[in-house]
Formats: sequence, structure tokens, C-alpha cells
Amino acid sequence: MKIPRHHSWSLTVAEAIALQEKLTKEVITIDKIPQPVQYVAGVDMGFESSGTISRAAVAVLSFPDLQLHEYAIARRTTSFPYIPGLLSFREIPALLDALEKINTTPDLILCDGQGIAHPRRLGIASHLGLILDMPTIGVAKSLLVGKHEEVPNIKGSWQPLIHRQETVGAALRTRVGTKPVYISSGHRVSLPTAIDYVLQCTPKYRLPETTRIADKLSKSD
DNA sequence: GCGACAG
DNA sequence: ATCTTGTCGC
Repeated sequence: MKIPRHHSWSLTVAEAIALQEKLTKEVITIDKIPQPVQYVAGVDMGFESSGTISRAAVAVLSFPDLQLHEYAIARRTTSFPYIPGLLSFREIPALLDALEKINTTPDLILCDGQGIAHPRRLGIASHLGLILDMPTIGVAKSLLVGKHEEVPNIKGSWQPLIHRQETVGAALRTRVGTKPVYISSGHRVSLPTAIDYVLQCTPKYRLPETTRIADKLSKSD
């Protein structure tokens, strides 16, 4: 697929934060998803050689049967450090390399990390969604910002994730007996819809099949 | 100033 | 994220 929008990735920390503050105004948190959804993609990252090499993986699954339809892997030199709040500047460049190789344009993308549940409401899922002008959802394994009440130990139950008096996402129980995952709108997807799709993509394990497959791909040669 | 802190 | 053996549980 083609990437419709670009911007520099060689930025200072101050420039990156300024760019986030500019881009966050463009994020859409209402549903603008092509229907019907036939393909859902998962993206994930891996690192080699002490982190100097980034490995991006994209897995496109059919929906709702969740069968691997197509995948791509890309490797490139890591050019930005891991800084909480600036994850997208470290991971998106390689992800775009992998996405460019994909022939099947997905209808929805599930990202590893936060969407708007972010200090400036521009986590990696939102940032990627804006660059691709595509619906994205943030699925994080741990918290970056916000607080929530205890989530009942029942699959599908959730609690709103609150940050500065605002609901920025949800702590969702995708499997009994495991820690909840943190869901938030990336771009062009509302929170209720995001929760719905994440559950539909998570038939058995704690994480969605999309990210589980992308994760394996980002680790195997 | 002191903690917290996606992957 | 990555470095790593065994171990608890279904």
C-alpha cells in the first residue's frame, strides 16, 4: 500500500513534541471505517543487536475469521531512542517500510501501544492512523497515563481509563485470569467500536490474534 | 523538586 | 523492547 502522508523523522525531542501537539488536533475519534471490514492488520516491532536494528512486522488477517492473509517484514537502522511519550518516532519509520510492501490494504489496524491514551493524545496508534489516513486502534499491554477502577474478572468487562478528567480509553479484560489490556481510539475509531473489534479479534488469548501473529513475525527470521 | 513512564 | 531457566497451571 502507499503511504499518503509524510513528515521528517529526524527530529529533536522538542521538535517531536511540537509535532505531536500540532497533529493531535487532526485526530478523529468517531467511526469512519470502511464497511464491511474484510481485513484487519496487526503491526509489531522487534529489535536486534542491542536495539540498533528495528524489525517491523505487519500481519493482515481476514475478518472475522482471523486467518493470516498476507504479511511483510522490514528491517532498518533504529534512529530514535525509546522515550515514554515519543514511541512513535522510534517505531513508525520501520512500520511504514513494512506497510509499503503489503498488497492488501487493511480496513483497520491494531497497534501495539496507546492511541489517544497519551500525554498529548497522540500515541503511536493515533500517529500512524493520521499518516495512513486509516482507522487505527491502540492496544497496549501496560499503562502510560490514566487510572481506572478494578476490572471484573470476566471476559469482555471493562472500566473507563481516565486521564485529566477525561475518558481516554478503557482497561479491557480480554481473558479471565490475566491482566487487562488498555484500549484507546487511534484514529477514525470510537472507543466503543474499538473495544468491539478488539474483542472480536481476541478469541482465545489475552492479546488480539493480529498482534500475536505480528509479534511472532517480528521475532523470526 | 519528586515520581511515573507504551515498547 | 531485550536478556534468560525453571516452573506453576490448564
